[in-house]
Amino acid sequence: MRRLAAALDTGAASLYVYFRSTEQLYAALLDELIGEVALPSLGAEEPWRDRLATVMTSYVMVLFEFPSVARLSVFTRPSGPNSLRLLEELLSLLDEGGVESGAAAWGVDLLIQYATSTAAEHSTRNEQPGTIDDDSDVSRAIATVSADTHPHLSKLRDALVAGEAQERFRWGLEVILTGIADQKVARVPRSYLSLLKRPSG
Amino acid sequence: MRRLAAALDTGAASLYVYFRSTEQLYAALLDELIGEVALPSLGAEEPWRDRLATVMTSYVMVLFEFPSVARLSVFTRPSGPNSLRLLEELLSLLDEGGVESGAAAWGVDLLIQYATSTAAEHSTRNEQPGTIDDDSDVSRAIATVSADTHPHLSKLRDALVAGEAQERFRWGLEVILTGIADQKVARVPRSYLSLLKRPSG
DNA sequence: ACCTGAACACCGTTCAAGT
DNA sequence: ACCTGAACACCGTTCAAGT
Repeated sequence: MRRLAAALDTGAASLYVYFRSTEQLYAALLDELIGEVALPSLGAEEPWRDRLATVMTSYVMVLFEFPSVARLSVFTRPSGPNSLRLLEELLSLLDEGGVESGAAAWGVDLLIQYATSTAAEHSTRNEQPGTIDDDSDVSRAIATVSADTHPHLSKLRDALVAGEAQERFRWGLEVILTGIADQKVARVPRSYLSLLKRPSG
Repeated sequence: MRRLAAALDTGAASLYVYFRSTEQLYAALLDELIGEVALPSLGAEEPWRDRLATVMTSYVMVLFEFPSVARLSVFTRPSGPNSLRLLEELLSLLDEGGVESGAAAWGVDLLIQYATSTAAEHSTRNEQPGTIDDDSDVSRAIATVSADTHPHLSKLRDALVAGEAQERFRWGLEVILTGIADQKVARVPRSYLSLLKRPSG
């Protein structure tokens, strides 16, 4: 807030004339950034899945450029005009892919959550200087695990940390799209719902 | 930091004897919380998917109790003993479900990311008093959208905001499990990977 | 060796006072 | 009416000084 104000040659208090809080300022920034996301569906030659992947990838890349916005995007659902345009685009692509409308409605939410949390997670890794390198921490922990106590973890030692971030993002995207396209998951058996009831207190 | 120190009847500086930074303290707290997650696989009567759902649901619920830890869990991959036990458990359940080992290795990461970002997102909604109510913001934005400019969004108006948080979480879990179990997505066509290359600068 | 009071360098937000 | 300097109430972290 203070740094931004300084960059604009004014005091921090002046920003409160235009935004009620830091959170709202970031929400506005986020929507502005989403305006930069590539929406390639007009020149529609590639299959819908590829175009959807392009949109999602572009979203993550745009957030990468502004780590502080990326970090807050996990907590703030944007509702500005550019965000609505992105939602419309994703729904249109899922529709083109023959995804049932109920699954598409809940699916876009899942897709946005996936892109957003991916961007947030990686934003910390790169930019924050004092940050612990989680990756190497986790790798080390997995490497030293015993086959007796953790047989699966030990067996999949290498597979767990294999692949580039990009490749894994794309893989997760395929997982989600495959799941969304699957009709069976559109309904959840009633009996499972009770599992998620929050305990009082 | 200062509040925690006060609660322990000491100065904030004393905490730095045990933890190098706030982030490390939270990482330790997170692993401790993960120790509270229910791992029901020993009494194995229910199908593996249901038991996996129980573990995931328990994870989210445990994080709900400590919103500040939940908020940081998106950025910190825990590598403590309890986290490794949770990973082992999830891998064991996926194995029991016949999921190919490569898919399971990447799948657990996706599952943790899903649980974590869900907990983080909802943690802000409930606890932070000054926070904007995103849900109603988004609902209002969607409600006022024009059918001309946003046909899909307009058509799916109700479906987009339908359902309880619990139901949607469970649905997303089914989506991910279905996708992971699907063999086709285990390999990503090489050509798509170039899409995710980060631009220099 | 282990702990900590006090200081340092920051935050976001408010509000009375200025133009 | 619109803007802002200064103050308020916080942070995390460091380090010299204490036991």
